[in-house]
Amino acid sequence: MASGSDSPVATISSDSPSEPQAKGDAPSRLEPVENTIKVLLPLPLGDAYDYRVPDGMAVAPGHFVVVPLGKRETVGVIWGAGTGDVAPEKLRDVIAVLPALPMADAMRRFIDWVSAYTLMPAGAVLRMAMSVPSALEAPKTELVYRPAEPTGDTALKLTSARRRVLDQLKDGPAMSAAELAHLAGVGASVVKGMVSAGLLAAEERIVRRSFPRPDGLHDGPTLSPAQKIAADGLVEKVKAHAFSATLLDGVPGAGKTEVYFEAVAACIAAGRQVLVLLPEIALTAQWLKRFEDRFGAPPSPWHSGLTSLERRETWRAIAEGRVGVVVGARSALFLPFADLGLIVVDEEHDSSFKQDEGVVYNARDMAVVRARLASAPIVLASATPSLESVVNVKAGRYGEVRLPGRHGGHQLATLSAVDLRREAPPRGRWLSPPVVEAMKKTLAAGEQTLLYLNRRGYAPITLCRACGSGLECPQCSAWLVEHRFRRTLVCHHCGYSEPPAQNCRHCGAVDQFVACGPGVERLAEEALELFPEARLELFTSDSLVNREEASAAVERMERGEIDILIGTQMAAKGHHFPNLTLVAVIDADLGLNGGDLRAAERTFQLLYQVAGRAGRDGRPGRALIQTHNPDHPVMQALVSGDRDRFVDVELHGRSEAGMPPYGRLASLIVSGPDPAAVDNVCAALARQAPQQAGVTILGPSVAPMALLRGRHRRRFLLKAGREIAVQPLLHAWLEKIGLPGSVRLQVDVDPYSFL
DNA sequence: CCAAAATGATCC
DNA sequence: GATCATTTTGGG
Repeated sequence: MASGSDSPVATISSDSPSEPQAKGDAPSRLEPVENTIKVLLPLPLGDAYDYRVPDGMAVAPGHFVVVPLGKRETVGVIWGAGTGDVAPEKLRDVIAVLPALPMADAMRRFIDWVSAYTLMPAGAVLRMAMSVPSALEAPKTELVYRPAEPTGDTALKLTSARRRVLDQLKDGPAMSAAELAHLAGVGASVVKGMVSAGLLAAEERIVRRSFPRPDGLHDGPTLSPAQKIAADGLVEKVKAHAFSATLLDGVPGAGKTEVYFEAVAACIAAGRQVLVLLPEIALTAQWLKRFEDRFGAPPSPWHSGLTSLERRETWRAIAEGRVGVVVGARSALFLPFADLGLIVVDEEHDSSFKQDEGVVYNARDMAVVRARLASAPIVLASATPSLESVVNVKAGRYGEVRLPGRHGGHQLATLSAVDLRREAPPRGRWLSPPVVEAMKKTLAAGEQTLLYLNRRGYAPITLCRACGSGLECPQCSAWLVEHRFRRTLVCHHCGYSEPPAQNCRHCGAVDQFVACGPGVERLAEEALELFPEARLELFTSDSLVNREEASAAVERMERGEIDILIGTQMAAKGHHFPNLTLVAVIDADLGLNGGDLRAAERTFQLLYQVAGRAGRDGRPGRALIQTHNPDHPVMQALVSGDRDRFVDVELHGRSEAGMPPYGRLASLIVSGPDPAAVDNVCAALARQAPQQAGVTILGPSVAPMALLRGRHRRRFLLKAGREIAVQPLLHAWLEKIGLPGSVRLQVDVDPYSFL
């Protein structure tokens, strides 16, 4: 089998994206077949296909080509020489080579790498790198004009209007007819006449949108001595023009952004491209404005809200090197940079870098791989670094730059826990007396409050008073969440919704439903009752549907037009409000239940981040954390501010249990509409499970969401030591398993969450 | 008995 | 992912 020598055996894990193995294109064992090429198609096909190259067609690896596939034509990428293991009569001709810039060598190796690491077909990964098919089509052209070579009688035909037109073109670039007419102040017919008189020569030019150029030499802010040292360190990495990974670690408000902006500036000044990855909801108008203030021009954003025209133009401009800085969510990692000189991953601990559907990958980890393949430095920034990154620093794989304190006299908020066992809110209420008291004072001082609760809707569960059963989603094992605003019951997992029920499905009782527990809508109701004069606003993905609405709300908050902001994660990330001095976390225990390995880490990161919102502009802030477990290590760490101790304790626990980042994990989720068929596949998997020292297979067990979108789910966990590469094991295991069409098997290497 | 609908294999 | 061949199902 030809793939034996060229399929890379991935040896990395999220914590150590080390040597990609596919280096120096290892030659295929089979002789390359004359005039055939291997074409990777953006489809989950398992491997690249061979095609014949017609005589006279020039081809090279990386070129985009149109090839026949069954009845249709598909665009793919030349991946190398043909393998020759396809019967000659099956071979078909390449139809055309597209005029688009070819895919860079480093990008092709990156795709192979991600494919090998995640066990997804390379074509499925390629699809992410070809997310804008229209960008490969021949670009639009326009006719532009320049003065024609003078002939004998041209002088005779010159009127003053015609002369003005020619003046516009003197030493300048060719122009379109409309542009010329406008600048010369003549009618369109004048230009037309000049063309037919032979005074102007037409040529075709590609229409390109121009992109603003952030200026690397633009004056930056004055940095504190600590910031200066940190920034200098990063700038040096950029100038080294080589791979390096650095953790930029500093408390909220320490000025991490200003520091990595210096590295960005150095990279722009060196004429190379920068990619900044942010969690989708942190890519806010505030961030863009900060960037523009620093660099005199905005970066090119890449997110789901772009129009297809914007996508196409941006994609092309990135490939042609006309875009200097791209800021985007995880999908930006697969953009076709011409000359990548720096990657920054901000909020690197954030769970939204992990893609859970389709190609399951962690953009933070894969960004490290991409940086390595591009021989570029990468900076991972966070106030609460992931344990993976902390361990990588300890092991010397990553460098570290620490920012000790807040910049410019900012003070960290005072954090205190409110023990709900001792200071419980009244029945059916969720704001404890100390929180209400603090809100009163804050309002009286004319300052702002954020009530943080990561629960959308009115109430998380609706129960029937008569029989005690809850309203459940028909296709998921999840409660339907009441949204009073929209007057519907919604499943937050599949999007199913139904109108508010009257009769109980179980016992038929009429109008016996009670809302149980708090959601942000219910919290808003309570806050409004307590403070009827306060200007209150909800900040959630339900109330603010698009980017425009969200940034309008942020502006109202900045202008002080809101007294009490009630929000989910959306309110906690990517913003800072100068007049916000009180943050109350309504249910700090929310993420701690359920026994997820990362529950403590994640809760700490989130609450620390939320608390960091308070008091950022010289005003002392307060954060009150309502909890039933004030003695929990997470709460203790938050209140004492001893992040490092918490990290050490957490790491010790992981080490003892052989869990990431000290051990490796992979999860297999088997799902299908028929539970019996799912169980059959699980039984087969269990029979064939790999047996090897240092490898443990757990399962099958019912997956965290036992039923999701009508599919029953079971799960295996593969646990192995750090020194073991799990990909070959998984490969060998899954190869033996046949899947009925209705059953799907999803592999997740380095699963993030596993309840 | 036929035909729509579900399932599976193949595409180079 | 799309298409085509094959099998299943269900209605008369």
